[in-house]
Amino acid sequence: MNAQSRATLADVARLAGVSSKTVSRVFSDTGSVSRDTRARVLAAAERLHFRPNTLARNLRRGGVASTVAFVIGDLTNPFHFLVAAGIERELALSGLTLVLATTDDSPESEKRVVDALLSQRVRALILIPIADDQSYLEGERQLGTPIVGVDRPASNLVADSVVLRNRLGMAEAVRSLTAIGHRKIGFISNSSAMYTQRERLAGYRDALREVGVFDTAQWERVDDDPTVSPKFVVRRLLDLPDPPTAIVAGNNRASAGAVRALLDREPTVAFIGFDDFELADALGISVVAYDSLQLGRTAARLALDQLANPGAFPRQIELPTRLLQRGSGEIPPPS
Amino acid sequence: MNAQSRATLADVARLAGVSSKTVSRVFSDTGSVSRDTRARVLAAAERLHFRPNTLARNLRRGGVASTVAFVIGDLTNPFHFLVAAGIERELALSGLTLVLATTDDSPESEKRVVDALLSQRVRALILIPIADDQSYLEGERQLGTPIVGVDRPASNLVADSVVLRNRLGMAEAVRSLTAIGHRKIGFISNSSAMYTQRERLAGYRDALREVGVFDTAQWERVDDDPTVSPKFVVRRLLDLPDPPTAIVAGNNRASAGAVRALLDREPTVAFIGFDDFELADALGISVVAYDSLQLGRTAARLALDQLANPGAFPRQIELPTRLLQRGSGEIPPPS
DNA sequence: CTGTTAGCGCGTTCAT
DNA sequence: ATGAACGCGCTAACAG
Repeated sequence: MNAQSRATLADVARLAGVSSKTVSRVFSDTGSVSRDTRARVLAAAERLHFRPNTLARNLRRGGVASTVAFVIGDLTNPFHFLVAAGIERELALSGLTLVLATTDDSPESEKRVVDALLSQRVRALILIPIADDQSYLEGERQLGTPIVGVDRPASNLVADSVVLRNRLGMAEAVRSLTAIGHRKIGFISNSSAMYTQRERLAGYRDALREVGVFDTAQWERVDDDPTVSPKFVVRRLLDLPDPPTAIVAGNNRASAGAVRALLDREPTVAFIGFDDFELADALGISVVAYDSLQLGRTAARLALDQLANPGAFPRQIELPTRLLQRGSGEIPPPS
Repeated sequence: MNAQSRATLADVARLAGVSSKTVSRVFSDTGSVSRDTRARVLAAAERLHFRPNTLARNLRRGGVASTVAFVIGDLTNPFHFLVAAGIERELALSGLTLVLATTDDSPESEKRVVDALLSQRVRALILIPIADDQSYLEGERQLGTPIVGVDRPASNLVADSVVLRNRLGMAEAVRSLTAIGHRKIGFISNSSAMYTQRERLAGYRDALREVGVFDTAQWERVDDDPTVSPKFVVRRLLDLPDPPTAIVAGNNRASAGAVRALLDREPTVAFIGFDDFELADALGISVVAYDSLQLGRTAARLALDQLANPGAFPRQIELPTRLLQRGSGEIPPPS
């Protein structure tokens, strides 16, 4: 009774006294089978613990798996994971499963990881581009595999993408600060997510330029050194002879660091983060929030659409952000 | 040039002027091929954008995919995704990829989701059991598929598992409170994760019993109603005529709720949460912490071990927790 | 409604 | 070092 092997269609067919094709019909719900034989087949299958082999089925049906791949740099980033959750939810509705792979934020491994996934014949590829060139995917795209960039568009590749309205979102946040009188506003960011940080920095500059502030370089701290804690960056900024009266953060890690630095002091410096986080509401921290889950769902939907409608023109979707004022962003500058 | 189809071994063989078996040898790194033919094969493969079909390969090699499944209730729970991250890291080392599926915390869908995964012939199944009976997996286990329960052991099934030292961890936290004089200690929890909450509740009672407190029911708030905010549960607890002087939380959601409630008041009530969270250090919140990533890694390792060593006796692993005192747990009772 | 034949793309077995 | 035949488990295309 131990180490028995798996039952196949043929085994079930033999036991039920029918042909294997009939068993196939029962399990793939295609063609018609009489009530009676169907029952016999199901009984035989039950007895043998038969489970159809999706691998073989997929091979026969065109050589593609019933999976969609999502490639990300780092799974421990909560943002990434919420996106994955969104993708999974949407895929489940279509009977597809999600396969997940990470690149450890290393551009070199991206191609390797993606290649392995494509060898598995995933139906579609969703990725947060980390390498700065995705042209290596052009061949695959022409073969009809939907490719979707999330959070940043793929480079050198015509593909679907879903990104946030980064520039507008940040501009809106900074405008809310200039509206209550702030002019000296710090921008901090520590991330290699070049695209999003560039966009948000641009939005920050947009808003300041609108009120006649052009020399913003002195307030910009775009450290890409992961060993430098954002907390200290903020502290140093506040310890300047002429410190900023408000600070905005470019992403969730910078936000967390800034909050750490600000919790140490009297709340006299205004602050707005990018990306909401647990307890931000309880702490009265204003943020530019967005729906990561939605980002994932949209990405999955784009992939599914492309699958249903091959050759459709790639779409670039921008998802809105919203400014959540909870106090920290409403502190006026000292008069 | 559009809609061309995928190259196969045979295509490459034809172009290179060799047999398909030779191409197979080149790509599976098995058998020997002369330098010269190897080069010709690789050149041909390159030209045709050939990518070996893992589906077909796996089918031939025993009908199992090179994936491991992880089944969880809800991907949006940060605890769950850190576990997933740990699994992925460990699998990647063995060239396996992670497929992820969720059950929406619904016991009924667990079997359905798991069945679909097993049909895909995943090499192993790692799950956070949500249904209260996993005996339906017995057949699969006997066929040699490693099954690993994470965070809670599978029920009615002899399988590997990795769980936390929940009871001890909570007892240690409560002991630190009784040590500084607390006797009236509230326990709050809102979760359907029955197993962990039961264990932690037991640990809480253990510690109180040690100091002669037996009637703890009045301080226990184990709400399983998701519509009741833990924040209000805590508030009501504190508004009792004879309120507790300290509170412990049974999981991360309860912790977050408790922190919300406590941030509103003067910090006179001691608090210790279960599960660390972002900014807990900056806020001075004491917690019972543990390594979710390690939980995942260990689960993956158990699965891989079972794969390498079929029929080995299932192991139950318990991972330690550690009490992080940051202030909130060190507040003494009012004298 | 049911069965037969063939073959998805690859690897195993056995030749040479 | 290389090739021919066969089969993994299943389904498409035809029968009947």
